[in-house]
Amino acid sequence: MKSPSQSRDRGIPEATVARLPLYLRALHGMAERGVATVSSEDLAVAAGVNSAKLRKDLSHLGSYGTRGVGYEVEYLVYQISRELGLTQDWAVAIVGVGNLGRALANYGGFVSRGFRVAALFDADPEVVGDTIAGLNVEHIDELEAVIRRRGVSIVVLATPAAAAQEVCDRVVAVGVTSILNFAPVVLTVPDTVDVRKVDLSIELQILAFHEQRKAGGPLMAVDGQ
Amino acid sequence: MKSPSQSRDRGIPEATVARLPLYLRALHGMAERGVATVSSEDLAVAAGVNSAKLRKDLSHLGSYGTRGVGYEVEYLVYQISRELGLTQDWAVAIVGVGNLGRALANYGGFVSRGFRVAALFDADPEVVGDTIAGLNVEHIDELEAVIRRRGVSIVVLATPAAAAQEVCDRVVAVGVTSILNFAPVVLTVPDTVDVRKVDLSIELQILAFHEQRKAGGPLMAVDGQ
DNA sequence: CCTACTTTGTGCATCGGTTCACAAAGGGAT
DNA sequence: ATCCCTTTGTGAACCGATGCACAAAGTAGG
Repeated sequence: MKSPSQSRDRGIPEATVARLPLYLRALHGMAERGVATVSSEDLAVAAGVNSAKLRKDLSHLGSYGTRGVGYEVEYLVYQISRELGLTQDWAVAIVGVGNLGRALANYGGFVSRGFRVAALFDADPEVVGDTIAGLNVEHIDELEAVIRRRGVSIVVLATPAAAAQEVCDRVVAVGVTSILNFAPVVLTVPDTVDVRKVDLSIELQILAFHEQRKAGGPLMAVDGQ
Repeated sequence: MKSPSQSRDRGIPEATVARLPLYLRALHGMAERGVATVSSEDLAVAAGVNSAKLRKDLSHLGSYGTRGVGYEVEYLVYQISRELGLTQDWAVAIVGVGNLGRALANYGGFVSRGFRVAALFDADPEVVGDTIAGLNVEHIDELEAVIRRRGVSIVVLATPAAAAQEVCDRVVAVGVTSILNFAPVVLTVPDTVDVRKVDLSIELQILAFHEQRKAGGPLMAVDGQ
């Protein structure tokens, strides 16, 4: 028995946080289809998880369901959004407008969730000045000034591996504490800074591992030394 | 198909599998710099993990280190590559050549790890026939035929959300059992099929959650109720 | 050989997360 | 109000992953 009045529990498990966006996406879909309430079972199926897990996850935010009925979709959307901090507007900067940076700048999924791409940077004079997704690409020299001026709080690194650490150091120096890193390097940051990394080739390698097992099966057991 | 008890004896923990590509990347960097042997401590630092964890991970593959010395870089690269199935060549198809698909097709990280982009598909007649990253974009109607003909075993989905499940069903029907999904939907597949998903906006939402906590702290407790 | 030193590989305690299973809580009908 | 049905919220068992700490195994030098 906890007291929800005394603010929320400061310790939401990391695994739960990682699933909240999933629930949110499923709930948005339901809201659009006019669903008013949903049971943990149905929501769990829509989000691709187990219903007990979903209930435990939601219980960390508070007691927002009604026993015998389920959860009110709109209300739950609001609660999860608030918990994730999506009720406020986040200014995001993307550094590096190569293929990936360009794709990210145009990615609709950001805008629809309270994220606003506020700046694009590149070191290549060739692309500086271009307009991508309605935004002017600025020179990397302007990094600090623009980040400060536009209140950027989250930076996406889509630079070549060699440049990532330097850019990282610079944005950390201006006070950015949240970084999404697409460059295939391990970034060194003060532990006040959060770094999440996405490495596309790692995902493929994990798939290859399992694929190999499936294909090889018992046959593969004869390893070639 | 496969008995769970049987595949378990040779089973490498999932968490370990997810880190092997990380070690591999660090080792490649060292090999390039001419490092011949490396201690678990140094490799752990380069990969951004704890050294005990690294040793335990490697111990799942076998006993490839020398006590008092460390690991031979080249040899370890080979062993990890073999375990991950990277000593063979994987034909990958990318479905959907919007911004993201294009970026993926051009992504160097794939090629450098035994992955070969063997086909690109799209439904839009406007882009079918274009050449991207040296490859002809084929019409989605050719999906089954081309996958069979070129021996594609891994499919990357970069389609709009609405199209993902249908494409997924079709590639599964042709026998593909490994899918990397970028579309923001939960795919339904037979459990013989592996799906890994990457949702860029989910990563940002997780960052926003932590950022909010940092920024708000006690102040944020005054919420609208 | 023996001694000193380094680093691996692993047993074990621990921790966080998942799942089960059920009491508690609500709605609706009579 | 009372009974029945549904679904939440959670205690507790379970399971896998982490990290400590050290014995085992190797090198180097006398």
